[in-house]
Amino acid sequence: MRIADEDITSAARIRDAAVRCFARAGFDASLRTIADEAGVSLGLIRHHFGSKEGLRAACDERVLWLMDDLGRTKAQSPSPIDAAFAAMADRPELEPAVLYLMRGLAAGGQFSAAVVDQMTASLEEYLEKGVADGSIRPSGDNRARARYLVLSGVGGMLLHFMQSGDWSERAWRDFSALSTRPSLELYTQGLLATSDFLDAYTALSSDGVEGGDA
Amino acid sequence: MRIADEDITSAARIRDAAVRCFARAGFDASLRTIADEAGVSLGLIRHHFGSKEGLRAACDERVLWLMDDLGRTKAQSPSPIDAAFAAMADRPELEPAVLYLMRGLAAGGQFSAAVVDQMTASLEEYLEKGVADGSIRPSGDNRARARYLVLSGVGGMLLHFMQSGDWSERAWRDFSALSTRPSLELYTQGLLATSDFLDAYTALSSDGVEGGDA
DNA sequence: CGCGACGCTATACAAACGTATAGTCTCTTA
DNA sequence: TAAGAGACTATACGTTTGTATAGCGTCGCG
Repeated sequence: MRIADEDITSAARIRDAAVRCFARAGFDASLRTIADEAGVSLGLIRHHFGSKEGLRAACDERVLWLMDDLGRTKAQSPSPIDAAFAAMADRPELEPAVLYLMRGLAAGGQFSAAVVDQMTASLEEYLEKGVADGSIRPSGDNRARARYLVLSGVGGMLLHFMQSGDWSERAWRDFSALSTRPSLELYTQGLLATSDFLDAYTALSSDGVEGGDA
Repeated sequence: MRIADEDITSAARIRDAAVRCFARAGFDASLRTIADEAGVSLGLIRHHFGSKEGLRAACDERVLWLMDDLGRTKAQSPSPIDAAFAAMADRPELEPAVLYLMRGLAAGGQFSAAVVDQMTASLEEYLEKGVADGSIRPSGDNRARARYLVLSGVGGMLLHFMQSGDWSERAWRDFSALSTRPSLELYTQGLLATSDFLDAYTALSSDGVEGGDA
């Protein structure tokens, strides 16, 4: 059959099948399931990837590459996750990768930290620009703010996924519908009518090294 | 030894040991580990609880009861999770229960949904009172706002736990230190300098059934 | 005393999993 | 053509898991 059956190498077929399985069932998906999905034997996975961990690493790399590519193609967004899901409308073949990304975030560890770090850096830059042109309010610590916003946004979405048990585009759509208005409200007008709490916290902090605002 | 060795029944010892083990290692903790922790045989767990699921249900009930009790004792807070962690300073014996709560939230499913629902209801009431006395800004949909805030807050904390891999009070303290200032900033002054996005979204929504604010 | 109920243990069972090994087939290369 | 490397499969190993069963000891009650 040479390289005529599927156009891509078996290792790539296995990797793509693994991404699909992990996206669908989480990282508890068995190697046998993946082997079936890829249409190969169990041993071939080991032959190419050494271990489940090795396969997982290959999947991580692949998904990060796809997301990176997607990030380069599409316009920047304050929320890369939302951008990724939105991109699925045009390119449905990306669905497993995006869902895998969510699984990876939920699983914690190095992969999750890397993704969050990257998203934080991206958002920090976005916010910085916004502050410069006056569309975003300044912050006492822009990096901490970016990290907090990423953690909250992604974490909230993950919690929604885990609760619904529905790891699909539908879950993302549901979450978007539920959270867009409240988040816009919060981002626009805040929550507290006075700055008493913030003032108290700022005063309580050791010294006034960070300037106040508004 | 009658009932002198530990003062509580074996079933309760098993349940408490299970809460500790689940809190420490997640719900993948094996029944044998729990049996060892409780100082009983594997069979006794089955004898009392029927199955792992049964044990899990007993733990759920126990933890919810403890949290309920804690909620009744301590003053109400906009963030029951923070209140629970804060209470651990006085009552360290609650630590496994609080950590179990986090594990349960992260695991999703019915337990997670129930906890989030209860927290949402609690926060909604809190916000409503705040709106009434003018300390909280009004919202077009107070219930949706409460749910969004709970999902984001809890989700963000969970993501931090999962990333650090540290399911302990320390992780909570770290997260608090990192998120208090940004959240206060966001709650006080918002993020966007203008209401353009919110206005556009409101206009885009089918009709003006929900009144504007501020 | 006799006997059943209950708390409790020890052991076994079957399934699922990741991993390891031996071997087959098919190209490539000298 | 012969040899070797690499893709690929079939099968087995050892561990861990939840679950099931058989039995032991003790207490309370008729």
